[in-house]
Amino acid sequence: MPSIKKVAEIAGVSVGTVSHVITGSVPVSESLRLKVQAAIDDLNYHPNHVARSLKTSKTLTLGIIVPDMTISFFPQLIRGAETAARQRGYTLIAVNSDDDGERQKDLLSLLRSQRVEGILLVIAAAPTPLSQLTRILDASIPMVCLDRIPDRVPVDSVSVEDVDAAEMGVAHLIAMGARRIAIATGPIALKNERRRLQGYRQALLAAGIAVDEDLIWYGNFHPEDVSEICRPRLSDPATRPDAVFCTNGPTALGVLRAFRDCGLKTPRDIAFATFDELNVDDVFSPSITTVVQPAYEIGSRAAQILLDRIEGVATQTESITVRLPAILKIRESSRRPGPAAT
Amino acid sequence: MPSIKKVAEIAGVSVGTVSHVITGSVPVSESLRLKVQAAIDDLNYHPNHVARSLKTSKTLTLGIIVPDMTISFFPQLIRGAETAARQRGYTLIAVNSDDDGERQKDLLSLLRSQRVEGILLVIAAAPTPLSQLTRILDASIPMVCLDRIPDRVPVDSVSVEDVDAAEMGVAHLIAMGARRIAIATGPIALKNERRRLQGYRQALLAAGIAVDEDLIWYGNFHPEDVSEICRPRLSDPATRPDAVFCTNGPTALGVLRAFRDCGLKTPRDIAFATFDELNVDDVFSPSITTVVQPAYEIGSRAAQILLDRIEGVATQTESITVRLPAILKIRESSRRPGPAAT
DNA sequence: ACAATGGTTTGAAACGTCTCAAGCTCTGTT
DNA sequence: AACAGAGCTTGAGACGTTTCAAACCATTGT
Repeated sequence: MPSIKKVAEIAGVSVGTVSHVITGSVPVSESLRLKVQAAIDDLNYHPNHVARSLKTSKTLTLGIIVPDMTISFFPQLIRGAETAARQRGYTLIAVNSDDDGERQKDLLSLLRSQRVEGILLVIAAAPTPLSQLTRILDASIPMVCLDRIPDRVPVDSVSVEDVDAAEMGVAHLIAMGARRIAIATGPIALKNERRRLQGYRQALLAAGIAVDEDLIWYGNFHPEDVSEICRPRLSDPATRPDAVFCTNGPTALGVLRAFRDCGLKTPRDIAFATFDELNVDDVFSPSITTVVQPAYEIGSRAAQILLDRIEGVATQTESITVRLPAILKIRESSRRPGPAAT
Repeated sequence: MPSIKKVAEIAGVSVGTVSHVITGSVPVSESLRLKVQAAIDDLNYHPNHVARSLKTSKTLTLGIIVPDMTISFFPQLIRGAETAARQRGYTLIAVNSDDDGERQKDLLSLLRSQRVEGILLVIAAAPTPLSQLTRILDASIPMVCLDRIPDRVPVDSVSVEDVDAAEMGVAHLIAMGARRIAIATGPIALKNERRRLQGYRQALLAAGIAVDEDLIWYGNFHPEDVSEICRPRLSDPATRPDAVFCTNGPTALGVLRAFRDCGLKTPRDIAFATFDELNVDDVFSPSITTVVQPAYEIGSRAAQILLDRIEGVATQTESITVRLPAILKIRESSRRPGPAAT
């Protein structure tokens, strides 16, 4: 692998001059520039980013930790962040925490060792010790939380307008005629989940429907667990809700499997809507009414805020909070049961 | 950001000793080790991977270029590669080429500058000059191609058993009663696409059905284009095929939209099967029969081969070719139209 | 013709780490 | 009692860049 020294030698100039040609930071005469460029092409030389980073202490690299990039929503998130980063000359390293706090700790450590200049974090669901976050902040490594917002840690964040989004979804179910609407949540320790639950309450309130605490099903991100929780509450036609709303994809998957296990067809027997697109079509045939988060934009905005912090553009000391609106994609699963399906 | 020097100072030892503690490459007395460890914890010190890389000329980093990680199949691919890499101490940088040859060139250059130790590449569909690949190989940077295999370049590769997989899918459609089966392909310049087409021919041949060249629809990865191509061939009930098989996801999306535009319902009016899971449920209600590639395993195997090359475990000079079997997930879109749907 | 000017070019130091060779400190042996 | 050897510890150089200060060179003004 040729070095700048080799290039200098071939071009018959000093190392410094080659560097000036490459970075363009210092003017170089046309004649030398050409000779240097020729040598570069000749050798197929690519500047060593590692050495440059060491010298300048700028890696031009960002890190993003997501629970699992095979789950719909996260790829777009990453893509949005990557595009925003690249536009400003940065590279993004994406890693998966599997929603495991311990693993997240290791990844945070890895990214610090890699000297990323900033971190985008979707907090792992398995209780993350606050210290993990404060350690980063204390080391004054810029960080922005996406999607999931930590309690009690003042950090920049970008997420969906949870309350409104959930309210919109539930209001739609109400509009479609549902009255006994259950909600299945993810880990309630997450602020987002609580806020989405709040949206549910607001929608019921607005419609003058009393909240039945038995219809609030506290779940998690493991579909199997969720199915387990749901089955007994779906089996009895007398007490069964007439609609279920889910606050996230994995939970929704569990609920849909419970539907299947209990022989329920949607929307015929029960209406359904959820946050997030599900990329499983083996479980379920009708298309699913979905509260779609602007994943790409969340990623992109978060990266921009992060870069503003890194480059000192954003100087305010208070944390920045951005909440973006979701949109409701109405599909078959919430259709009014009345007029029979084709 | 504390350096090893700072740690040495606090611990009252030499820089070398700290390095020995960290790397464990040279024995250090218990007493000093404890002092050093205490200093490390104290300072919240994280070894500078950049400096280490420069010195050892090992970045412990791999790069992977995929067309678009928001398209189902690629996230699993990346995940498989990432997991395999991490198990052996490597970090993975994933970037998107958008199937653009020019962009791919830039990304290759970026990864070289980053001094990744090896590259996993899903070749961009837009004709990639062979020189892009040979340049990497000439620089003796280990590289493994995934999913899409280049013509005429001897390079390690891991992909699905295209011919068999396509044959399996088409044979299934035949078994379900289809006789006039069209195939919609991606860019035929890609070897995989040609091989899948070959599988289609084989399946017809085996069933004693003559190949009708008008039923071979040469498409690309842009759903809009594909819809355009399909619509005229779907509009006339007399000449319309009774089934369509697609060789990839984006093409399938285009075909399904054409179905919708022409008012065709599947499987009622036309049967359908495709390579790759589609993560779109707004287009289509019935679940889709799919030839599922072992994406995770492809990524994982490719990473392992790459690492074997990097670490000198794999010494053979001929290129390694791995082909993994696909599995057929039979769902509703290929159901025999006969017995009416529920 | 000379000094000043301004633009190019150069050489060397430094970034943080690893690692080699050399130095140090014991312990055990003769 | 002295020495060999084993086992730790240290110091310095090098990895490939960038960048600062200094040197160089030609031009311009006087």
